[in-house]
Amino acid sequence: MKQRITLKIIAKEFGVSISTVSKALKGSHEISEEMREKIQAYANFYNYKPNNLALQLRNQKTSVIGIIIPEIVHHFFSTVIDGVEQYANEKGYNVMVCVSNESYEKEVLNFSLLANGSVDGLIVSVARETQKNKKYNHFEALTKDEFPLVLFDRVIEEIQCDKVIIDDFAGGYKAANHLLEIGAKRIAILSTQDYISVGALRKEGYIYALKNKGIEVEESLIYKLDDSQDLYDQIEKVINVPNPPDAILAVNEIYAANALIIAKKRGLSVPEDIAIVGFTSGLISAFTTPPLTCIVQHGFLMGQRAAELLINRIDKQKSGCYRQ
Amino acid sequence: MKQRITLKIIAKEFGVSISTVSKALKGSHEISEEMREKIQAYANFYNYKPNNLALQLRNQKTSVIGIIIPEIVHHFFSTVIDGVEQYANEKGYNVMVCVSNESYEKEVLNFSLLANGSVDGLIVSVARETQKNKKYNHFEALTKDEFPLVLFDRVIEEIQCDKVIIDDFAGGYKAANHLLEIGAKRIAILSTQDYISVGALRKEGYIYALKNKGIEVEESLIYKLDDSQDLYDQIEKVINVPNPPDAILAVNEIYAANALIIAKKRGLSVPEDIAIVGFTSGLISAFTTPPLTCIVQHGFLMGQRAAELLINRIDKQKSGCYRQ
DNA sequence: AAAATTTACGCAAACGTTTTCGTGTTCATA
DNA sequence: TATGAACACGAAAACGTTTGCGTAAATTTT
Repeated sequence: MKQRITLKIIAKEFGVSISTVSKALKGSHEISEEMREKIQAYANFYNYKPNNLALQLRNQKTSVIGIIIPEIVHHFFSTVIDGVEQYANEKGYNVMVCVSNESYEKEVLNFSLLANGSVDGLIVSVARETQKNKKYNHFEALTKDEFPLVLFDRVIEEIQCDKVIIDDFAGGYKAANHLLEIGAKRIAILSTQDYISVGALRKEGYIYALKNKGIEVEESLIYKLDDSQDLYDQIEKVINVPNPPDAILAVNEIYAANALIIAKKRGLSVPEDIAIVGFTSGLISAFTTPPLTCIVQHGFLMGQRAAELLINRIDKQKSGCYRQ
Repeated sequence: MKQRITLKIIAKEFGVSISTVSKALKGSHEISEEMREKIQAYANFYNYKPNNLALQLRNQKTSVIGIIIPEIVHHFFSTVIDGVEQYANEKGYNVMVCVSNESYEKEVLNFSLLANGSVDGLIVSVARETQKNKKYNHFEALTKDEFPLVLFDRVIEEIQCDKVIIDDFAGGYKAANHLLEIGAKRIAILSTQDYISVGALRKEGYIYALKNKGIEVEESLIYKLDDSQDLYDQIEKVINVPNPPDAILAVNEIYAANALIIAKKRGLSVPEDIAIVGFTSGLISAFTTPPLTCIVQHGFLMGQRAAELLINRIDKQKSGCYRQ
C-alpha cells in the first residue's frame, strides 16, 4: 500500500510546522488566508484524510462498539446485529462483530481483543459453554472497571449491567395458552437444555400456563433437546410414537419446522391432529405448509435497544469524567 | 469507566521510567530480576493489558479487516461473514462489519470510516445503488493507493482487484438444464434487474442452456423482478395466469419459495404441473412442501476465500515494504 | 514615539506503546 | 591502577493527530 499522506508530509512540502497544517485544514483563523488555501488545495488534491487510529488514541474514544454473539448464521442474531448497526450508525458509531461459536475460550479471547481500547463498549449474548460452566470472570473484570457492557437474550443473572431480554416467560405462557384455547389436551414442549436461560424461561411460562388451568404437568412431555446432536432424530422420538401429543410448543423456529415435517411425514395433519406453535426468528415459518403460528422475537428492536443503552452509558461516562 | 492502568502509571508507582516497565513486562534481561518481578507482580495484580490503539498506531497495523455488505439479515451474507470471521480469526485478525443498506451514500461513508487506518483491508459486496449508478470513484481511490481490497458476489468488472464469485453463469446453465432434462418445455426465469451482476449472469446461463438445446428463448418468460416492490404480487403475475409456465428458475431462495406457495395456492402441484428450481442461501428450501431443489451458494467458502486473498495481500505488503 | 493589539505561525505536550541508543555504575581482568 | 565488559536503567524518537500557549513581527491605538 502506498504511504498515505499525513500532516507531516504536507508540512514538509510547504516548509511549515505540523500544527500550522492541522490548523489550516480546520480553517483556523490563526492561519493566513493565503497559507490556508495553499494547504487546503494540496490536501484536497492528495485526498488527505486524518488517520483514525491517531484520532482515537488522542481522543481516548474509538466510536466503535463491539458485539459478541454465539453464532452469526442465525436469523435472530443477524437481526439483532442489524438493529445495533443501525442505531449505532445514527449516533456516529461503528460496529465490530465477533463470534464466540458457543465457546467459552473464544468468548474470553474476544473480550481481551476488544476491551483493551479497540471499542468503547460491548454488547454480548453469552456463549452456551459459558452458561454451562458458569465461568463469568471475564464479565466481572469488565464490570469491576465499569466498562460499558450490555447483555442481551442470553444473559447472566449475577452480572450487574444493562440487559435486554424479551419476556420469555410471558412468551412461553402465551404460546401454551394459545394451544390450550384451541383445544389441546397434551402439549409437548421442545425446549433447550436448562442452562440456556431463554429456553428455560419459556418452559417456565409453559408450566405456569398449564397449572393456571389446573392441568397437571407431565414431565414426560417436556423435552430438553441437545443442539449438538441431530435434531431430526430427537424430535422424531417425540412425534413418531404410538400416542403422540396433540400439540407442540417449540422454543425456536428450527425445532418447530422440524416438528412440522416430521408430523406430516407420519401422516398427521397440522393443525387438526397436532397443533404446532414456535418462536420465529427467521423466514421459515412463513413458507411452510401450513404456515406456522409463531411468537415473534423482535431481534431488530432488541439490537436497537441494546445499542441505545450502551451508547447512553458511554456518553455519560465521557461527559462525566473529568480527569486530573 | 475507571482509568485503565498504563505503563506510565506503573512507572510512577515504582519511580522508574516507562521503558523500564515495558522491558520488565516483556521479560527483558536488561532489567534486574528484582525489578522485573516487582513490576510483573504489580501489573498482573492490576490486570495490565497493553492498549490496542497505541500498539496499532505504533505498528501501523490494526489486524482488523472490514467487510461491507448490502444487508446483514440475509442468510447468504451472514454465511459469508461467518467464513470471513473464521479464517480471519485463525490468522489473528478481527472483523469489522458494516452495512451499506444497498445505498451508494452509505457505502461511501463506510469506506471513509474504515479505510483511514481503522482496518488493514476491505472485503466488499457492492450496493445495488452503486451498481445501478456505476459510480465507482470510492473504489478507484482505494485501488489507486493499492489499498488491500477484495470484492465478492456482487463485483465490478472495471475495478482491478481480487474477486471471489461463484460461477453464476454455470449455475444458471445447470439449473435450466436440470429443468429441461425432467421434461420442462416452457421455463420462466425469475431474475433480478440487469444491473445486479449475479442475477444477470444466471440469466445468461439460462439462455445459453436453452439455445444449446435448440430452444428459442421467449422474452416474455424472462422476468426481472424489482426487490423494492412487493415480490408476491410480481410473482403472482407469472404463475396466476391462464397459461402458466411448466417450470420456474428462480435466481434466489426467496423468489423460489414465493413461487412455490403461489403455485400451490393456484392448485398446481409441484413438481408435476410446475417444477421449481432456486438458488439456496438459507434454510427455507429444506422445510417447504415439497422441499425445493436448489443450487447451493457456498457462502462460507466464499467468505473464507475472500479473507484468505485479503490477508495474503496484506501480509505481502507488510513484508515487502521497507520504508526509508 | 511608545504602547497595545493583532497576526501568523511554531513549540511542545498529550494519547500509550516499543525499541534503539546512550550512560553511569559496578565488577572483573590485565 | 587502568581498561574493558557487564549490568541496569533512562532518554528520546516514532506512529499521527489536536490544541493551549508562547512569540516574533506587523499593525493599530494612544
